[in-house]
Amino acid sequence: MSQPRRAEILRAIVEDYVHSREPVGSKALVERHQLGVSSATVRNDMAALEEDGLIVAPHTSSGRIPTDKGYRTFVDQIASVRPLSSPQKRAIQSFLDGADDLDDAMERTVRLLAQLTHQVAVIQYPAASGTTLRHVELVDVGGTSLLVVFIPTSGRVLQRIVEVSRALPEHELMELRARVLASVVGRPLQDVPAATANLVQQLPAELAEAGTVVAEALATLAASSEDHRLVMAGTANLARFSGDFALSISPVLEALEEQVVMLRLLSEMQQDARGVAVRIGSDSTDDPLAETSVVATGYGPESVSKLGVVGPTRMDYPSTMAAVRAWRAICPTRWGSSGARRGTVPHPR
Amino acid sequence: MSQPRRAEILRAIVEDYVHSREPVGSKALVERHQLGVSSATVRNDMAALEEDGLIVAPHTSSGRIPTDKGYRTFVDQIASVRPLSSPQKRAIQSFLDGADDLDDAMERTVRLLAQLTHQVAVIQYPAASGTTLRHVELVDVGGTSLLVVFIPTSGRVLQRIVEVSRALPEHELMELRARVLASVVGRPLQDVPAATANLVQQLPAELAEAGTVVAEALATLAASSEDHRLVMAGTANLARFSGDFALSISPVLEALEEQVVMLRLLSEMQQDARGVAVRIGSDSTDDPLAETSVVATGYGPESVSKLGVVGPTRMDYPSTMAAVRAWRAICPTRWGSSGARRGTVPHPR
DNA sequence: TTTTGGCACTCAATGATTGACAGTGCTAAT
DNA sequence: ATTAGCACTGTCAATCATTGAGTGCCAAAA
Repeated sequence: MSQPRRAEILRAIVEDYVHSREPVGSKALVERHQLGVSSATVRNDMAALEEDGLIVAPHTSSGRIPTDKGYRTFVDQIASVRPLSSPQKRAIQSFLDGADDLDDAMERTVRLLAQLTHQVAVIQYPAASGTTLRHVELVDVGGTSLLVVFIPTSGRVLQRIVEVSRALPEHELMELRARVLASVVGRPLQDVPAATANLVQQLPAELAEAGTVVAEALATLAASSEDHRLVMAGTANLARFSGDFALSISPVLEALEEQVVMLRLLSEMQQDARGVAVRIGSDSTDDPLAETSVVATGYGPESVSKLGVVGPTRMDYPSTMAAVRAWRAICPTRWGSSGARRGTVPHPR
Repeated sequence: MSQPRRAEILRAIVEDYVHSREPVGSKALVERHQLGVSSATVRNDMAALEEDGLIVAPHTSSGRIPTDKGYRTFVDQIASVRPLSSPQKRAIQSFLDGADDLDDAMERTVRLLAQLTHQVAVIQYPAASGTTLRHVELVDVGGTSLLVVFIPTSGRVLQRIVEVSRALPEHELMELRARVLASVVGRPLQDVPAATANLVQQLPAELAEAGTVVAEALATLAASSEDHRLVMAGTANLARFSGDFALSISPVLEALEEQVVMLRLLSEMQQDARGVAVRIGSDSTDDPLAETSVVATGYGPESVSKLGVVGPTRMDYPSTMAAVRAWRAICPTRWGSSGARRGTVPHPR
């Protein structure tokens, strides 16, 4: 019983099942693919594959469907991921070029990926790791309120209003601003709390209180800019599947909205040599994503930020992987940590 | 044939149908409600209600279900909306107090509303109308790139990177900043383009180019801060309904993601004396939201910003309306145009 | 004029029965 | 190791009778 043929049969089963959504039997298999053997031989091999836990028969006398383990080995078999065609790439690029801020770019990315894969697409905001603080602005917004604007290189501007007990005159505010700028600008985000704590030590008495409040705000902002958020699109695509298969979409939608679950899952995924990570189903039955697969990849510096698609375990892995993989190159370099570089490529409009 | 009794019967039919999800017959009605008449009388009245187009029978011999028009008159009959209990209100308030920026507040609001109504909740970012420009900041981010930070009173900070042909020395940048601030701060957003255009006229030669670019950016930002975006939550609740009724959730999800559709719909809804607007179904069959109802209300200054819930036409209108209505009072006053007011209520932590 | 009881009728839902069919496992022959 | 053949098994769709909730209508009662 030759091993290569078994692999070939597994491949054929997965492909047919993904396409037809119906259990595939030995006869149909030999008709649709030119394996040079008879259906009886295929049956023997199928029995062996079932023995190995790669496929199962829903009931005694019906075709087989792949198990999660079956999909897994199928995916691992795929040697090379066929890249997207280059007109396709160009179309994507030009659509993405239309974006005019980070939010917009994220939105467009995720929508396009969803449309391309006919699946739910998710993308994480560019990670803060490796990000530095580009600028801080203190703005008097009347009375004893100060607006602290926090501008990291990642492009995700945050702001927060704080209260001081005494209104600061203009020159004191400028003084505080200058000192804050000097001590934190250019620092990696994780150093911000330490730097501001240090700053507070050296402040003159009249700035002490305001400085403390501002330092506190900056520390909080630095922490909260680390909390990566998800943007998603294409949830409607989930509904398209729920009809024929028993993929109950409600828990999936909940998990997606919850974000925390997805974020942890994305961060745990290890991408392989082909540049994509694939998670197929789940062993635990109570997992809301038990019947789904996730195809993801990293982007940005060190590939720490993630993007990917979520779909039923029965999905078209090769094309989904190709689509996701294509994004590694074209993704948000422009709005990420290299936002300032934008001018290096003159951009006529 | 008394009119009040007919109304009573319609009410009973709607309530039972919403509760049981099954067509309701004359016999069941007289059993569950104490209308002082026999089932035969109820049958006569039902025939009349059907004549008026308020209810229909799915097939010849089965109970009746309300039509959109039926729901409409049912909703119009509800005189007073029972307010939420005050512990409930307090719980909401305290949960919302935990938010620490506008995004977070929106997120929490919409999640809570979704949970409360068991429906999809949507909320629009505070509208810009009536909003003024609180501050503008110009930041040199290296080379010929300038970061323009745009801070309206609505709390939704925007930023954008622009290119100038020549790097500006520090003092020129400060000069430009001062001039920009003087000419636009405190202006209503819609005046910003005019104000900046005016400013550009009066700039000295060395600031002319940078000034033009910045003015352009400010105009764009002012425009894009008008584009209200939607936040939503509870999409999983949609799936709960799709099972029993033929509400295909896919087009609904699409419409929700599209945002544009929802935004127009929300802005067109007119709220009545009770403070809520209710849209029930739709006449056109190709409308993706044909089988859904929207209960919405305005919040913020002049109630121009909207929030609401989307659900199947067969929903529990009284309680949904109560929940939505409750939000008028407790909604984002804190992060909206009155963000600066935060300190007026001391806020120990 | 309105309400009620009664009766015939309708139609969806249920369940049992049946035949066709697609597919398997096994065995014996190649 | 492969193949042909055959008995066996469970699903699916169609058919049919039965049930029961519900209606419409009519004539009698209030």
